[in-house]
Amino acid sequence: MTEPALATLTRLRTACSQCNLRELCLPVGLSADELETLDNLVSTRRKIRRGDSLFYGGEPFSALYAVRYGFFKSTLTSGDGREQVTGFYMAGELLGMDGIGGDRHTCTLTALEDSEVCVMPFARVEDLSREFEPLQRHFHKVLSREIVRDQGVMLLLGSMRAEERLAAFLVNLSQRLTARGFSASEFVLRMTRDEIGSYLGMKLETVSRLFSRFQEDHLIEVHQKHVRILDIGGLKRVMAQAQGAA
Amino acid sequence: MTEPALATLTRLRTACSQCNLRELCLPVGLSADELETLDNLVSTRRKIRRGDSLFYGGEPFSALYAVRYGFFKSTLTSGDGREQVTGFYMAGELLGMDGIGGDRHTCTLTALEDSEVCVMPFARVEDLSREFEPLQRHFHKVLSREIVRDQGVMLLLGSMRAEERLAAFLVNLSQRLTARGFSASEFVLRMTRDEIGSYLGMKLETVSRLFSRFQEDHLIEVHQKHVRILDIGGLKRVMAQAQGAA
DNA sequence: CCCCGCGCTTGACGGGGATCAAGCGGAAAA
DNA sequence: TTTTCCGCTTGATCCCCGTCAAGCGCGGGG
Repeated sequence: MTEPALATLTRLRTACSQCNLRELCLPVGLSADELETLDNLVSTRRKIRRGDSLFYGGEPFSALYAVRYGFFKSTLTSGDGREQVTGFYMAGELLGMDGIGGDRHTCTLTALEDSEVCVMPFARVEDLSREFEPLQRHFHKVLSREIVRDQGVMLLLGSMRAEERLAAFLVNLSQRLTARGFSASEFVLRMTRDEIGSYLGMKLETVSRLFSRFQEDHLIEVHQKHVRILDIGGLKRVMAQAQGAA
Repeated sequence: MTEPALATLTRLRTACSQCNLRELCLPVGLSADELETLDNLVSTRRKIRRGDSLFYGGEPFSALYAVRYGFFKSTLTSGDGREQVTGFYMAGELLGMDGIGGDRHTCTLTALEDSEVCVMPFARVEDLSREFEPLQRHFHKVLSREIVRDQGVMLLLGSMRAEERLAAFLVNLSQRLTARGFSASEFVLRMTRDEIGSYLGMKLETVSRLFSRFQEDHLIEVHQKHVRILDIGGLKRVMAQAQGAA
């Protein structure tokens, strides 16, 4: 079966099977053959400039998004205007799953640097999931992992002290960057102290003070947004210092 | 097509279409016809005595569970032995979704009173989801709502003060009990102060003190595990008293 | 029936982190 | 290049809630 040349180009340009993120993104674990089935999962790509939002809380839900490059934060706004950062997302991670349950997005996704996402219309995700068992299985895993991730943050917020939380945050960031081929020990924070603080349930001054203390303790070197991890083992020790362990 | 009488009995006994929770549970929103398709979703039922666990963190994952009656808590244990209550579950709510992503459960589910669950082998859930679009759609919604719920708890833990958190907890409990036909204003807590405190990121003494203060303020009457809500509007006001609202 | 123990309440005190405040410095714009 | 502003750092102080401690009361078992 043939298709117009332009359509072929478009399909190939957005094809999962050609994407260098296929080891991280939705198709992870699928064979090359299976991968081709996904090649019409992505309808288009969309660029979002730093500071702009991919979607806002309250907007109708229609698609999931995979980060191709860039960096996002998700924020939740409570009835009384409080804002909480609920997550940070980088290449290969999936956005928008909060919207499935109520047909509207509950959180706002904002780019912290110029970014690009693959747009996957949700109806298409569900259609393909029904036809193609490996995709269904994998999609369920991705949803479940988001639940587990959120529960991990609950553990962090509910039972750890500020310095433990920040250490855990740095270790997690380092691990995710490593998985993407970046340096595990040196990186540039894309978010402000205020955003880190919101995510970790503390004030920006506390974040700043703790960065300084970690530096004094030779765990990290920090200069504004540049962070170098000097002693990852030390950070892990800080993060596990359950003093009031139940 | 006929089936042995015993099989018919078993099927009917565990049939979603006959269950008085069908308005709350997985089948919500399905028509009577559609419901019958689900009647072989549930393989068996399982009773769990107060204090016993349905599954433990680390155990292999094989099935999802729907609470038929009773009350559960889910707990997460971190590497260093800290324990955090990540949720409370009552009739009609789904358990075990944390296990899908890694083929093992990450949290432990413990009955806080004698309880019964419907066992839904996950392979069967996925098979039926592929054949039956309304189930697929609904199952995705349930997963997504769990994500949204968890993010709500993150907001609570990350940006609210202790009294706001406890008020939010009481309002939420009241609403869920109302949806199940129980009194909105009078109920018996199934969990201890310690468990409430763990869930809300505070110590049991703080929970106790706040209960006492709410009582002084004529918001509730509390006597051990018996709680009567006197002023739900007042509780909602406490919960929204964003003083440090960003 | 009484006793025992667990879970709850309440008080006193201290500390971790919030709040208020001032000044710095780097990045982006002119 | 200079200017400007936002984000970061650091200090001083305060207070919410954790910690430690003591005692109560209900429910279960002997």
